[in-house]
Amino acid sequence: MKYSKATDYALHTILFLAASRSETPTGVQQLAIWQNISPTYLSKILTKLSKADMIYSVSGANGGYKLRDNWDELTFFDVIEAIEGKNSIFDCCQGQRKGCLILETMEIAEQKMDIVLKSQKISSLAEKISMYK
Amino acid sequence: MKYSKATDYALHTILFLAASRSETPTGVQQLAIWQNISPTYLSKILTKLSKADMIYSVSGANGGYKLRDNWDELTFFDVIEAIEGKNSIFDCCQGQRKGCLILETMEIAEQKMDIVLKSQKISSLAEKISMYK
DNA sequence: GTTCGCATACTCGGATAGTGGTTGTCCGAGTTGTGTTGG
DNA sequence: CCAACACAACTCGGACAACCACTATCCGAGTATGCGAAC
Repeated sequence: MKYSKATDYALHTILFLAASRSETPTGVQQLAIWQNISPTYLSKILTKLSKADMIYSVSGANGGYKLRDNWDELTFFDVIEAIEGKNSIFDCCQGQRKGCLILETMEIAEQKMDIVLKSQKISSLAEKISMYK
Repeated sequence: MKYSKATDYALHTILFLAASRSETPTGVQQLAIWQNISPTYLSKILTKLSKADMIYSVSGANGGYKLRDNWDELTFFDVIEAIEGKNSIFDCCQGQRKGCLILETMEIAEQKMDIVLKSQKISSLAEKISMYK
């Protein structure tokens, strides 16, 4: 069980945008080169993020992506959910018996993880990075 | 991101063995029918579990699988690790920069989940099930 | 009654295949800024 | 000087393909049990 690379790219991109604090939009090209991946593929990921209202795109020359307003409220959980979807981490195949004890435990474990992800804001990491600049 | 079905099958099988408290080994056939899956596939999963020393096999007629001794120490984490492997939940692709802040957060989140999984023993669930019998 | 052999009921492990999600590429269309050209 | 135009630099979205892990099946080989026949 692993988070996809797309999630990794998404988190790094969001963090990059947050740390750069650029007024002008940042192009996919630049973001892709920085992460050493294909611009076309990254654009697919950014489309997901913009549909989730975490960033928005500016088309045309000098276009690119910018963080939404109130981006300082964004958490890890938001980004991960936007990419991975809202699926639960575990399915119990024995559908007939509801109240599966195994499922219960897995859900508790997942919740503990989610608490961390929901409490970690992108903005607080961006601040840490800015300190080194 | 999801745990595989194999993990689901493994957990249910282990719990079944723990709750049944049978002296004689339980055949793959029976375990597979109970979970409504293919015996051949389940046997692959059980092979992994036996390589991880959680169960052992008794071959020949009336053969099957039995829990190891000290099975009451088995935790969710043990079973999951045996099936999913010891891989971390998240990889940071930007290998060059060690001390990635994103990776740090993800590892903390994963640890919180692992704490739950490591503290949940199969035997305590098996007791709950036995109470209803 | 003891022993041998065989059928049966299992596990084990390799080979193979379908399936679906992830990852990645290609291309055409739409949009915006910029520079150029002609009046 | 200004307007119209062309071009370049972007994003957007669909179509498509490669790849890989998960899921699943099949089969041959090995092993233990139990039963029956032969001595």
